[in-house]
Amino acid sequence: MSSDDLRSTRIEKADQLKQQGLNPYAYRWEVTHHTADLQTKYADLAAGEMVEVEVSVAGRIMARRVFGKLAFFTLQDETGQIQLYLDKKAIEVSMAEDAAAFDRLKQLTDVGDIFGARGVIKRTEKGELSVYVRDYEILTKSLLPLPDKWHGLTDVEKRYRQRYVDLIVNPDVRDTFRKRALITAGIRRYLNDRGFVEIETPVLQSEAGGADARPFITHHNALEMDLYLRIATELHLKRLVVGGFERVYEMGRIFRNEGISTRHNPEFTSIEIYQAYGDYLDMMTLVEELITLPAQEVLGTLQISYQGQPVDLTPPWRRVTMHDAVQEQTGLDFSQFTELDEAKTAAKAAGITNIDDCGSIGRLLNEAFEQTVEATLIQPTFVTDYPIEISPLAKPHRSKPGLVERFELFIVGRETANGFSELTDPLDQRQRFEAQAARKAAGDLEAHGVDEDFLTALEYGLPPTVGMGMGIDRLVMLLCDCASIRDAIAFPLLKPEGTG
RNA sequence: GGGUCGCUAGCUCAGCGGUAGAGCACUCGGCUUUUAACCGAUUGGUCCUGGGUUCGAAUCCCAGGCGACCCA
Repeated sequence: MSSDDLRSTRIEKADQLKQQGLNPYAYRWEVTHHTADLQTKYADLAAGEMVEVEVSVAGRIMARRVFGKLAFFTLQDETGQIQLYLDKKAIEVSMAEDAAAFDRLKQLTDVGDIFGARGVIKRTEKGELSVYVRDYEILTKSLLPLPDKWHGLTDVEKRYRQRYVDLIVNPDVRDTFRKRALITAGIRRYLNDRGFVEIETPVLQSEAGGADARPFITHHNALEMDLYLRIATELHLKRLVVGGFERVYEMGRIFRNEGISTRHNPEFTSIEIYQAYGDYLDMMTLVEELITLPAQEVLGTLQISYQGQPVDLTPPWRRVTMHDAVQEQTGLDFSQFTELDEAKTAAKAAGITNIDDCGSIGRLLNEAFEQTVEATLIQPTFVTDYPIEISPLAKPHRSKPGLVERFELFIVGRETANGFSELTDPLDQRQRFEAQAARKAAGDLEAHGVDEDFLTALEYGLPPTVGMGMGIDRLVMLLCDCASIRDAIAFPLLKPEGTG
């Protein structure tokens, strides 16, 4: 049967329900139990035993096995599944005023319908825990067939485009988003318990800043001006610290106008945290707890596996400077170099490529780091003390010239968090912004202009502060073993079908 | 941005130059212990789109769309 025929057959069934005086789109159903709770509570019930306790369940019919005078439905709710035992005699006794009650089950229900059932608990002779149904209602008539009950839905494109179908038939997907909610709730609880305040900052901004990324542009009609969607929450959260909030954070959506890949979605969720009177060493410890507490809570262990790779999240995590990490992999000690040409020659000899665009020893060091070190950092590792050129908002290192007090956390070879002692010197910050603006003027689409209001805020005085940003989607990927960021986002961005 | 692969029934897939196929789902009939229920019968197609080659294209060629993976 074609898709249209399948659909019209079901519309016809909905009409027949109406003719029987029933509403195929009901208003409510009193649910007393969820399937997982019943499965747990009656786990020890022996085959053939019945418990005279009335339960009422509701969910989607996932399978039907219909005989002449007996039917078994598999009912799925948010927590799991349970079998419905639908016996003609029992239903005819308890729904005596409704002569069509059993025939309706055979003729007018389909896999996919939302169904409410009341009855008692019985474990069948064959050992399947069931609700022995006394009365029922078809709550929502489904018009479209679900995917093959055995093979399910595997077409990845369809899974993302029609996530609701994916969620119905793939329990792992539901599990990921449930875990995601627990992880974000755990992070918020951890921070709230320690005096951090969550404050929401603007998504629409007249100048996008706080990161190197191209922004989305939108338009405000009444003001007749273009606005940018934020690429970071950093500059506004630091304004709040200037204003007197000593511990502040925001978990929210960020938008970056870049390509789509297994690790990039144009909109994603970040958390940024700012703590006054602390430095980057304090923040590394906080990050360890911020990740391991929810991980332990949600997964029950810190020994996890990502795409087959074992990862041990037990703190404390290794801390290594960028210089030392690069030296370990390449043998090159970048702190010895004083001339760029000398460093380039040595880097080239060590097999580093793409070095022509590196206009300073610091950028070259970063290039060498990305090429030789990043992929090797499988176990959680804080890389510290970054070149000042690639860290325009970070405070100069208190003892190492040319570096800043910054860390990045790497797990399974991926940058997972980024934090630094915040630059609090307004005049230094102005110079860094102006260097950015010069790059922007030279055509760098990821560079940004001078945020005068932010500089004004700094001139009123930002206390010594440490800040940190982390991608929530990537953390969920790690903890839920998702190969693609699309598996950690309920509705990832896809091109519309049939464009062009 | 480059490369490789994929797109055929509602779902999962086969077919790779000669009448468009299977399993499941659906429809009809039978069945009171099934759980991929079973037995029998039937039904179901823009073969991603558009060109081209050919007597003939789902199949070969070109262009495009969407997606997956890898690389940058």
